[in-house]
Amino acid sequence: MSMDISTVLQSLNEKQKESVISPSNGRLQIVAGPGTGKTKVLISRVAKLLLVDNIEPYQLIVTTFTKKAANEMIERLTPILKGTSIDPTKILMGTFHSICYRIIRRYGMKADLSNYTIADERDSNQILSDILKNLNNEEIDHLDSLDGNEMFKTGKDGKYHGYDPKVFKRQISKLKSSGITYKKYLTAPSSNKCLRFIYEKYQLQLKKEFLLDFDDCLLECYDLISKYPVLNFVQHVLVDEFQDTNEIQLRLMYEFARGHPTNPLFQNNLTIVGDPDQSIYGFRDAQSANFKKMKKYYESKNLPVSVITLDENYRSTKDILSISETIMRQQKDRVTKQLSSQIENSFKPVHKTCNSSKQEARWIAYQITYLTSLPDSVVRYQDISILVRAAYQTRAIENELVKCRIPYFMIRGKAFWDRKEVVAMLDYLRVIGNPLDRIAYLRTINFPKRGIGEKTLEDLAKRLEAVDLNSYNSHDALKIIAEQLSNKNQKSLLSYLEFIEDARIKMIEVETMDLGEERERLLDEFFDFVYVKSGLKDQFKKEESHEQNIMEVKKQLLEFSPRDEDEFPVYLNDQGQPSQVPEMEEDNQSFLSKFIVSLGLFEHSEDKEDEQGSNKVSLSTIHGSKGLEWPVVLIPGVSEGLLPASFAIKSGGEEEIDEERRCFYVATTRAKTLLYLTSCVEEEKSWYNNKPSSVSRFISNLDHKFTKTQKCFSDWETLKSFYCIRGKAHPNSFDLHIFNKGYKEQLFPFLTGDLQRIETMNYKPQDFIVHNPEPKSEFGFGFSSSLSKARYALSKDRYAYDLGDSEPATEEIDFSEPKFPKRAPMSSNKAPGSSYIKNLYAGAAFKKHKPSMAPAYNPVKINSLAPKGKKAPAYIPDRRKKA
DNA sequence: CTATAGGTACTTTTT
DNA sequence: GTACCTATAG
Repeated sequence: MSMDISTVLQSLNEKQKESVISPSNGRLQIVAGPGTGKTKVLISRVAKLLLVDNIEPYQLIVTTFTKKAANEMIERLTPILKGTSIDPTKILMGTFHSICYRIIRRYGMKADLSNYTIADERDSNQILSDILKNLNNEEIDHLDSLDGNEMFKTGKDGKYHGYDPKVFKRQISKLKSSGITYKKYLTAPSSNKCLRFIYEKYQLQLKKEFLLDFDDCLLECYDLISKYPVLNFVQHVLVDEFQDTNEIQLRLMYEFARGHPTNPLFQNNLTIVGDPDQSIYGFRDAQSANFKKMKKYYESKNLPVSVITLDENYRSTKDILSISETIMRQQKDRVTKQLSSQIENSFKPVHKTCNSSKQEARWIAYQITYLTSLPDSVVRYQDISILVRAAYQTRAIENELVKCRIPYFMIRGKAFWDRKEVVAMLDYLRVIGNPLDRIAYLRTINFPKRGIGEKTLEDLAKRLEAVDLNSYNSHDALKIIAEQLSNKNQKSLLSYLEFIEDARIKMIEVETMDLGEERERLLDEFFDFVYVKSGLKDQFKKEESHEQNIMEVKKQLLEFSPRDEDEFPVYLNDQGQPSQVPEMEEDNQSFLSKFIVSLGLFEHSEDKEDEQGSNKVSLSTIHGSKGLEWPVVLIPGVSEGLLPASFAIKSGGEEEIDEERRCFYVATTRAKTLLYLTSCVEEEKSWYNNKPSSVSRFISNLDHKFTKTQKCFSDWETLKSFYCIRGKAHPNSFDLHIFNKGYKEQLFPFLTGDLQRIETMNYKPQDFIVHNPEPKSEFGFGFSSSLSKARYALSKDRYAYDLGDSEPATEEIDFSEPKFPKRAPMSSNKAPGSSYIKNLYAGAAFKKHKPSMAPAYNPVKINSLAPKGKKAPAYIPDRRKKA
């Protein structure tokens, strides 16, 4: 029995309803502020197009900002479409990048793009670096003589002859985002000659390697579909997060929506959804001006565009909304929009000023522990999120969460795919899956070390470079080249190549099998074969976390099932029938290559344990939190230099500051009920400079809108209203006063591992370790979840716990630097203690396989118990992006 | 020619 | 507190 469309409409307010039922033949802009039911409207609209307008799913294109959003949409459409024969997975849905790549795979031969794969960030950075490195003297002189080369100079000579590959990358990306190909740029009169020179070189090199970078996916696809009507079956296009589209995406959207030439009813039918106030991807060349541009574009063709603004907020309380709106109203020329909260009860947001990021972290951990200790799990870990402006801020936070044994996970912590062991394994899979992949060959030939040195590798690279990949693949070429090497090198290289061939044979075996257990077993076997025979296992087995990460890659590979591109819709001929001669590419890409590409487009499955329901605190950059919401949101670093970021202040531009403001707005509007902000005001000491800082300009005049402590826990009545808003009956025999007192005096110091403090209070650690899982506590109820977790952790190995940086709890809790003896100072980076953070990253953030425990436990143990003189782990990569 | 130890410089957000 | 570069030992 399918859900009737009227059932869907029933749950919508007037504006939402109007958006959903707006005719399919037309152009609609929905301006949806935070919490106004944007996703719901989008999904209902898709349902309406399918059910009422009888548009076939494959005739719809829906672009989302992330893969996750696409998945969510299918998930929510499925029950609505149940009982009908409509299959929502047939919708052309995904990010612009993935949709474009699919089109290129299917119709690539039309633009001579067969066999192309994606160059990930590392590939394109390497190509650009190599170009600069390999410039000959003549070329260097040429570049140095050009006007406008200053912006690309680093100021120092060096490998890249004084030029910065990153700046070139950024500028090239900028050109591509506005739809300017290198050919166009070559002839553009105002172009920067220096950029022009490198842009061309870069593009030719990509072509030589059969690679498309991220921007090329869009650019080439645009080129393809504007020349050939391969999408003329499309009847309606929906674009989510429209404020984050750039110029090329806007033009792609026009092309997507062009429709069939002989049926005007199916032309230029569009629904876009977005919110200019939440435009935070300007650095990626997103332009919220696209709202106006789109209007102008169609109205100039006499095609009206209607606009509906949703302004009833169902997410946040009045106070949170009021703060957010106040922040946004500071922005000049903001298109005013008045959001109104639909929620009655409200608590003032908290603002705390701290002296260091460590204190901020400590304060945050305290708040979390307090909230999750309230009776009846009125706040669970999964209800809480910590949002930061810059990814590196999570370090201090993670450190503290780990100490307090608060389970957490990183949203879109893509760092996993950047780790050395993971990347190495993927490079092997690339080589095996694609004999053309010169870059991956060169990266794996001497990793792990096979005695082929830098000079030899360089030589190999040069010789390979000279090979035309159209006639020889890299593998055969290397075989020939090997003959000319010295005896030792030749032996190494040939045995490496032999290994690749063996692996390839195993892979072919897997690919020819039908799906099933046997295939999975073979694939598993194949993976282990590659891991062992490549020598990677010897390299990584020493470190447990490395091995675990490799196993995670294996898990992802085993779970991976490629999209069946044979089902990609066939375009229509002039009679409106499916084209009889489908000039489509055969799907000849290997299983492994498909897997690698899917990772490049961020289409890998999210870890189930990290999904909702796993009861962990979310830790995310503000950018990563877009579209999500939590009952409790904590935002550290609301200081000058962080929010707004220092680079935005330095730039002096108003638009830069405005983007920071919108960023802050996005962050605060993620909160449903409780919002906590902290600022750092003293010198932020770092290992390379001191940043003086003050409260962010965005809130410096808003003291009256904040409180210093969370007032809803100060008296029984407000606490009751908190329980009410959380949809929980308030607990009966619960003494808030004793709880607060007891919490301050005992629970928190205990949880933070302050054993000394507990002992001075006449408790011994053992007193807390009880065999009865839910003992009666003197506070009238069990501190169930957090206390028993801590207990469990402690009972396992209590002396492994790091006593170093904990602090005394007093009546007035002091979050300043610890007064207890600190860990011995670390004189060299070989001291066992210095790997603390390393272990934290290797262990805590990604140790998904030790679920029941707060993540830090292992790492801490490793440190304290590691035998003296044992080396710190050889390499645990930074979670930061590579240059 | 290769591997390693010891120096120096650097942290914005991401498909 | 990591990535990248350079000097020196193998």
